[in-house]
Amino acid sequence: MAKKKRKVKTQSRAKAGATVTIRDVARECGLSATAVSMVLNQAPLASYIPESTKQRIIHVAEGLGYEPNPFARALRSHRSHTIGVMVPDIADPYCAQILRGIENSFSRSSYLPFLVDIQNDPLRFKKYLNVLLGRRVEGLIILANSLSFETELLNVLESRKIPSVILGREPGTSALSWVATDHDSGTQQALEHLYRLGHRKIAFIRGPRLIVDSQHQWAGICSFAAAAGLELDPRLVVTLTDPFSSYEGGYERTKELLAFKVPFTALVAFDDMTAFGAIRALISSGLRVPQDCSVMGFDDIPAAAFYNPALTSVREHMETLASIGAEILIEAIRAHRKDTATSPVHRKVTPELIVRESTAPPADSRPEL
Amino acid sequence: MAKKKRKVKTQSRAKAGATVTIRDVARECGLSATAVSMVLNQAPLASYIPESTKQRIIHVAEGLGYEPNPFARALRSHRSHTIGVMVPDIADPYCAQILRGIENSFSRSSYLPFLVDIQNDPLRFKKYLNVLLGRRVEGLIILANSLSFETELLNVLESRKIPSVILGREPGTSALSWVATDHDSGTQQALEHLYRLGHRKIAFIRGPRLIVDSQHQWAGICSFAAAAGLELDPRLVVTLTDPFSSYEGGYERTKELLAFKVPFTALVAFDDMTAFGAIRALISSGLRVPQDCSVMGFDDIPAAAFYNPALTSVREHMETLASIGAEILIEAIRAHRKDTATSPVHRKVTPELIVRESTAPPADSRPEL
DNA sequence: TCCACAAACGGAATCCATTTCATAGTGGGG
DNA sequence: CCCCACTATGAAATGGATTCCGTTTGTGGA
Repeated sequence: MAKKKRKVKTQSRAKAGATVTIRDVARECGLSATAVSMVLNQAPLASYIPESTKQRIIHVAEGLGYEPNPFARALRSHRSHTIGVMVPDIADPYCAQILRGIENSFSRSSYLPFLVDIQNDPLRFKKYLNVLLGRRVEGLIILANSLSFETELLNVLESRKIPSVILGREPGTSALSWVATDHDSGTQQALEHLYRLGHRKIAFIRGPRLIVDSQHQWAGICSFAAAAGLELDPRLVVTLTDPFSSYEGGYERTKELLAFKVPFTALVAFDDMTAFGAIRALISSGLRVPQDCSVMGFDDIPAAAFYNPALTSVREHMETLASIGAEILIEAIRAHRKDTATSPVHRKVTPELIVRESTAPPADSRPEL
Repeated sequence: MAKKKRKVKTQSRAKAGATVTIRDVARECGLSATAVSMVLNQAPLASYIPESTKQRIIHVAEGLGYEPNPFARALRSHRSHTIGVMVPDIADPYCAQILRGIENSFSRSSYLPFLVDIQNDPLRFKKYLNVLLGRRVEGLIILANSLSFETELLNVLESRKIPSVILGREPGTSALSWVATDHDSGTQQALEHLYRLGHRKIAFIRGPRLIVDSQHQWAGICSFAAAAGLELDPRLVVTLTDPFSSYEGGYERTKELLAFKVPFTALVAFDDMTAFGAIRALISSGLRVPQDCSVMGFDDIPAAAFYNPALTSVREHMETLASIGAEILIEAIRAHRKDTATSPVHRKVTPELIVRESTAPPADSRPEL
């Protein structure tokens, strides 16, 4: 009789073409939903269920094309299997690489990220933070760049106790976890490269003051200069103002530098876009890169490799950054679920110098050996 | 008495610090969960509820910080308020712009997209399609480029009857909706620009044969040439082979063109990256762009604007593409929920010629007026 | 006075998987 | 022979909102 009933139900299901539930699987197996659930989720109790039964369940589930309803699951288990990823600007190549890293890290686990593009707008940040929390994400990865959401961000995240990681920047005072590039090291490598090529008169385009990075970078420059006995001519140091137009900024500042008539054989730009602008200015003034002036960028955005000339730059290992961040987040989520108190984790990733064509020994000197 | 009870319950809730449910709101209002649900969702039946009551409910809900549990909601209503977006390569600037368009379109509606990066890998496509369907997305936006997931894609999507839109490319035989750039028009505009500048000897780097676009482009070129009486010298036409290294390809092909010694005053590249490669080859052969040879790209990727020289290109309006796609999808989802049969929608968006510095009249002629 | 009908709500089923608690059988040690 | 520790499973509660059917109350018309 049980058999007959099962048959009937199965048929009616099939005819409806409707979704197959865990109960359908259970019925087809002649077992309870409990057993099916436990086996399919490899719950601890499933160890008591004989292998043959397990196989049968799995087989039937596949046969019926059973796909657990994520909402029912989330509702009961309080796990959304979802995380939130916030990026300041999706069009920024800087972001794109990180996203790839995140994707790859989470594709193995069962999490799927909700990606939101803040578009460098603090209002959107606030709005989407609420959207993501409303969607019950289990954790948050926040990609930082120039923006200063600092205080607000810190408060909301900390008070709500959402596991989260900041990527790319150290958020000042915060008690949150973060992973960032070790800009000091990058700067050191860059300067050392130019120094070894024989450059002594080096111009600098500093980043906008608002951006924390640019301060780190400058500190790194100063400390290397002091250690190596390199003299920094203040007339060869200019500063970007607008954080959102580094290409134009690089062009303008370089024109200014040239107008000063203080000679220099190399130029260190705040980032690759600035370097592109600088190269453009140099060339339009009749100078050749790198023969007359070497140019050095930072970030190694994809365009750097195929620029004309190909740009020497310092590569931040975004994907590494991202995977470390992902790991930290997963761990934080785990701890959070077990109600374990955890202290924030901080990591720095060392960048790598990529030498291309925009740097060469200065025309009037031989490189040291 | 009812009053007392309410008070007690409220307190106990508050102490628990737990999530506040619709029943808490109902209790606090002295109403049923039904009423609260209807008002908060602006359900049709809510029209029978007096304005004052509605306001009270809304007020109480806000006061308690009530946030509906999306899983309970989705479970009952069979609506996930979620869509899936698949992009072939998130690092591709082409994609980034579309994403922004999608974001903006959906930020007003209550949908939140799951974004997945296919990384140009058919296996990932299949995998993530299943992941997204497993997450019960209500619709799918698929950004196409070179890949040929054609058959498989078509089958799965059609058979499962998931509302979906293909963006960027017309998927051959399919009965699915799509929105694409009108490449014919773009090609026409580009050629007309060069023709009007006075160019008659024009070289072409065609795209890889596999890519559908490149065929459209070539067809557009031929038809314009025929109409304008422009002669196409077959010795000035080369073809890319590898679809994944257009920069290198552009460089190589251009070197070949130069080696033929057949003179030309302008070069039309398949896309911007190819154009970058071509420019590099021209310059390294001692030619100046645009004085000795004009170069024309397609796509107007962001780098085109700050390349050296800034590249004349044809801009596809990605954001427009995306918002049209989003609209179509939302409509399709609505129809799907009401079980209305709908026929696929197809749209073409006209691109725009962006004249920059890489094109100029040929040295030996005057432009027509 | 009674009824029909609209307005204003409420009860309970439902969605589906997870989880807690319970039960029944079985083999082994004391 | 009894009790315990497993083994193998099931029933029912749970999670939180939605939705299908009502039920109650008030009002105007016959």
